[in-house]
Amino acid sequence: MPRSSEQNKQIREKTKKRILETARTLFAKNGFHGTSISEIAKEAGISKGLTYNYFKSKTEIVEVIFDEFLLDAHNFFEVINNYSDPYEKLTALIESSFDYIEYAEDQWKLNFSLILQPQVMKLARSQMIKFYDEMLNEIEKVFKGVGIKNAASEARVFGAALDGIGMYYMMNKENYPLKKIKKHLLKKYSKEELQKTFR
Amino acid sequence: MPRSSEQNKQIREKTKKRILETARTLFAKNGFHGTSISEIAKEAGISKGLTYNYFKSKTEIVEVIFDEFLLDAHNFFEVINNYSDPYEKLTALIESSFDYIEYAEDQWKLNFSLILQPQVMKLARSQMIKFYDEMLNEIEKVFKGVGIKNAASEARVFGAALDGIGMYYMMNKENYPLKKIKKHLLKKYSKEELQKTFR
Amino acid sequence: MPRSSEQNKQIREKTKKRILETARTLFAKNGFHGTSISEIAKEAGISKGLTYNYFKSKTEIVEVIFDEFLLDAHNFFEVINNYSDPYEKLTALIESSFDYIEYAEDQWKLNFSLILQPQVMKLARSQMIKFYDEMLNEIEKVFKGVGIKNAASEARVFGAALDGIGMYYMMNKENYPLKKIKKHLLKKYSKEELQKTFR
Amino acid sequence: MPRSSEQNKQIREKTKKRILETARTLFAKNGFHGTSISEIAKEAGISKGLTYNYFKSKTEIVEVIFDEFLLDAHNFFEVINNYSDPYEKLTALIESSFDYIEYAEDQWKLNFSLILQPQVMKLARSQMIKFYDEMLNEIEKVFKGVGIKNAASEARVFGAALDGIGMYYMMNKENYPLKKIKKHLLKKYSKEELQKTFR
DNA sequence: TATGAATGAGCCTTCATTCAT
DNA sequence: GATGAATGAAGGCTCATTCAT
Repeated sequence: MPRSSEQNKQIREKTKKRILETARTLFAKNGFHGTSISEIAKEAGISKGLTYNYFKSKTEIVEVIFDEFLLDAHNFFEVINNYSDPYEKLTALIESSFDYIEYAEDQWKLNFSLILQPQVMKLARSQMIKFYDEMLNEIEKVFKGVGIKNAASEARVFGAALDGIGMYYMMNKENYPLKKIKKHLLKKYSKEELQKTFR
Repeated sequence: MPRSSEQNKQIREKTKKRILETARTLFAKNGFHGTSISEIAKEAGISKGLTYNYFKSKTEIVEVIFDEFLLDAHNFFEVINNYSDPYEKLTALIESSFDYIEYAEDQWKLNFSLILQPQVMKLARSQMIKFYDEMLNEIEKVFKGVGIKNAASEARVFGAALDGIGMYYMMNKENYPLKKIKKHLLKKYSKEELQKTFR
Repeated sequence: MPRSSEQNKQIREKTKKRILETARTLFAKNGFHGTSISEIAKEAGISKGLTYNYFKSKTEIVEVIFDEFLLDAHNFFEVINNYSDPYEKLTALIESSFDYIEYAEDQWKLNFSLILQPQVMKLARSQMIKFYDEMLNEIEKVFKGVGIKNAASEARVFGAALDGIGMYYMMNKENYPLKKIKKHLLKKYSKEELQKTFR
Repeated sequence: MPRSSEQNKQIREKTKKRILETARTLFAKNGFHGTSISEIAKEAGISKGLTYNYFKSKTEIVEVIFDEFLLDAHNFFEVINNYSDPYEKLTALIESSFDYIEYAEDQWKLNFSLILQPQVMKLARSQMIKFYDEMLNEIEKVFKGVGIKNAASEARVFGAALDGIGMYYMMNKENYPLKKIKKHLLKKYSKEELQKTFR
């Protein structure tokens, strides 16, 4: 008697998830071209062939991973928009950003690899651009809301800083004072400080 | 008549340089693993075999390229130190940074690839860390010199912003307002503005 | 309530038949090596695994298909032998041959593939040789019966022509004048014509 | 010092030829899908990788082989057209055909495999059709020239017979009376016999 | 110095077959 | 009887590297 379709679904979901997680980590670490399907399969504890029961190509794996990121990104905006107070929005934004650097490190690295090598996944670039545009718009609105001048340029510099921080952190995780910087920014962009500056 | 040893030396240097330049461009574009020696050789107009007359492996090529960058970086510090006035230093620093993004785009991309994938070149990481440490120290000193508070953290955020800007620029060169941002930062960190803020 | 063994038997036979028909078509179209078990199973509307419940290997499938052909071939001889008049036999033979080309195209193609690539199914070759020997003997007898000289060689040429026609037809089904050729041969080898020539 | 370009050319030609010959034999024996590049390389005494220095894909190999056949076919027509006497033409045609079966057995088998599986090489089919059309036209003209009635249909049957003979021969080379059949046909279609029949 | 033929390891992918359910 | 997840060998192809010249 065959497995019930429910059983199969569970097996598939579990295995698929394991492949995706392993792949994300390895792609992040060694890049797309630097990661082999053998490696992914071995690390995920399955046979090489099985990978192709779940994804029709190595490229599809990276695409699915990226799609998952886009979902995440979408959620991020929803979270931010839960706040109506611009000061709270700003705080949430900074917190999310630092959290993402720390807790979704692999995805973060992978995203930047994809930015640097758009050949790997053509669509990633345009979707990434779209994501950053929305992000910067959001920041700009918030900046305007809290009275920061030159909000457009400042938002760009601010966004760049957040990602630059991610980069520095990736370079030297053990020693980078991520918490300290986070605290610094949270204070600098707190209601209290901002009102002091722009009163 | 055989070539004089002087001629040979010149030929060697010219060929070596061409290989390095080609490799840098291709590594930047397609990544280390995404670039083949054949491609480099063909693009450089030489035979595959000859490449191994100049470099003992593909890895060595990237190492030499990185070494050249380090030399460049060294020069950068010298340039900055030509100025004694911290305001001038700061301006020079911003200008250099934006210039580098624009005019050494390939090297810039390659560097970030190496940061994201330290496996490709083990040594790069530590040297990169060292470079950034010096850089951030320099900025910190300058920041202190111009009276910025929390100079250590601010320097880190500032440095991160400069690199983040580079990243955004790479992602969307056609549309990124690099000049505008540059102008914005030059103004924001100009003597006039800084003295206004910190008077 | 479990199925009765009679029901099971019927299911088995139906499924087996569907597998064989699907396989024959696909083998004919894409060759033995060019056809996968997955493809056969999918096309037959069953699971991959079930195929192995009916046949112990891909090779066995082609063997069973070929065995069925041999049965068919045996029937062919019986049909021919229903006629006692050699002229009628000859007509029946030509008609059968053309019918087979047209209505058992897949089997026809498969047979010729097996002739060209005996490695796929070792036994096919000897059985095919046997079949053709009997066929040519039959033709030879008929030719003798209608007074054709050099019956042995003529039979071989005639048999070859019939198969050659099949080949040409397969090459260019839309344009090949199969009906016209059939008519031509039926006339050429009709009692009337043969008696005219050999009177 | 590098090899002279003449030396390289010779090496390339020799190796390429060896690959093509090996491939033709193996394709003929086991079919396109049943032959691996490894096998070809091993049989040709070279490494797998080197094959790709000469052909960019397995498909290209079969295409080049087929192109060589087309050249041969072209030559065939030239040879036939050297004769002006239709009787001589007919004799030459029969002789060439039997020679080809015997001495270009591999190519013969490969051609028929390609006819049976047009998927392998799309172009083969149309070119083969063209070749056979020309061939049958040629035969038809000759048949008309020697006074055979229903020349169009007879030419088709005759051509089919020649290929059918090839098929039979391939099936059972040791026992097939190729020479005898050849002699039979040469006599049957000799000037003497034809004039006897159609006088 | 320079070439490009040659190698062999390794990559992505397919597929016949097995097996737990 | 039936399913489809899983395996492992093999296939097509690429590529860093070597070597004869």
